[in-house]
Amino acid sequence: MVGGRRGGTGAGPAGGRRDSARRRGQTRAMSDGATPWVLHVDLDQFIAAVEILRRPELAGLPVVVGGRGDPTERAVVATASYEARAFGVGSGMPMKIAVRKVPDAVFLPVDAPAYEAASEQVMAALRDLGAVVEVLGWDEAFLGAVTEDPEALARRAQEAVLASTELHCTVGIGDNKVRAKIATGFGKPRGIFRLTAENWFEVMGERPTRDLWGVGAKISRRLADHGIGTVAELAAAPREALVAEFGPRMGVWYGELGRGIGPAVVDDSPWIARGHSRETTYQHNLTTPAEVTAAVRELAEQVFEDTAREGRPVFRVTLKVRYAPFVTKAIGHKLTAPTNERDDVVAAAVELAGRIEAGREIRLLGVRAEMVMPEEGDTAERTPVRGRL
DNA sequence: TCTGGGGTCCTAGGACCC
DNA sequence: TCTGGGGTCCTAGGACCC
Repeated sequence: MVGGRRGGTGAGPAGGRRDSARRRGQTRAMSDGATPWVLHVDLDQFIAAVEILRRPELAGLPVVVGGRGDPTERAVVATASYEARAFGVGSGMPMKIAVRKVPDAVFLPVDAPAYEAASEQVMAALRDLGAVVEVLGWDEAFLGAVTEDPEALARRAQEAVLASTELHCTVGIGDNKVRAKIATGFGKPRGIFRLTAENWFEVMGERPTRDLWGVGAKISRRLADHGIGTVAELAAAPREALVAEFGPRMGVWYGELGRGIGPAVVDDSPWIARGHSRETTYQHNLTTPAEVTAAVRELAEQVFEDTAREGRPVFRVTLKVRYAPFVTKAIGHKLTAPTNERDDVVAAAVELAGRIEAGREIRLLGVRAEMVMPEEGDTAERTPVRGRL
């Protein structure tokens, strides 16, 4: 319902698309001395802001959006307003915890269509600026532009978004995507911040590796086990040590991240989904095989609808099972042949369900279908906006 | 303190082939 | 009866992001 990201720019070295033939955009050679810049535009408390726009009486109140709006249910916070954040509520936090922290908050259900509509307006306003726009999600985009005054462009972006949607945003300016994205955090809210090779170590050097885009809790812990706690220490770490610990791609990538190095090409080509999935966390755990089969069948039918809309055949089906309390397993297989048939997709999922451990409490089921990628040269026009927080 | 839903990419290890 | 080296494909699982 909520979420989804496009591209892997933040989570891997591939930068989302390895399909270099699709890369275009801000690659023109410049002769007049102007420099190519990457701007990262990030809406401030986007979901909460959209809700407050249509209910002005909520302005200034702690607002928490998540799940079906019932803080007693199994769900997490999608976005909290700044007033709620002051009490320690943040994205990803269980709603049950949020309500304990701010019992008086206004709890609202997630309304994805409303955020999608607002997002489209935001992106349209950004495209009107004339820069290359790469959409990252509902509330985020990279802008690529050659200019002598990136701050002026950033201000124009903020003004355009505000004029079109009444929403405020922060802009990070960088000499690549990694630095632009991280810069945004220093500009919040409503500000502008520039992060380049020049001030990278001054700004980031002493900060924990966790502050890097693409380093999460697990990786930062593994780095710490090697005596690498800060960004500067990561930058100085021997490449071989990182490769030995994280593999040839991720190891190299983390080293570059420490130095603030990353892709700088902003790409506005249409997004092509690799697959679709549906998952549900059950308010009461499933126990019997009949319940499980029925649930898998329902999810598989929804996933089939999603892939059928894309028009490309499914070649792999994967089941995700979360056993209580919180252990996740994946079960999957490649189909004997790619298929466009609902019955094939559903049957594959139901067959996989037979491999779920019997007699265990199941709190979540997910079905994912991966689709055959289009041939080179296909023009699969589709909205590049994927759901996300 | 209890942990959603939608995505992407990478790695380890087994199976299989030459 | 003990067992190579290299390659590819596949599944399972991990990590990250919004």
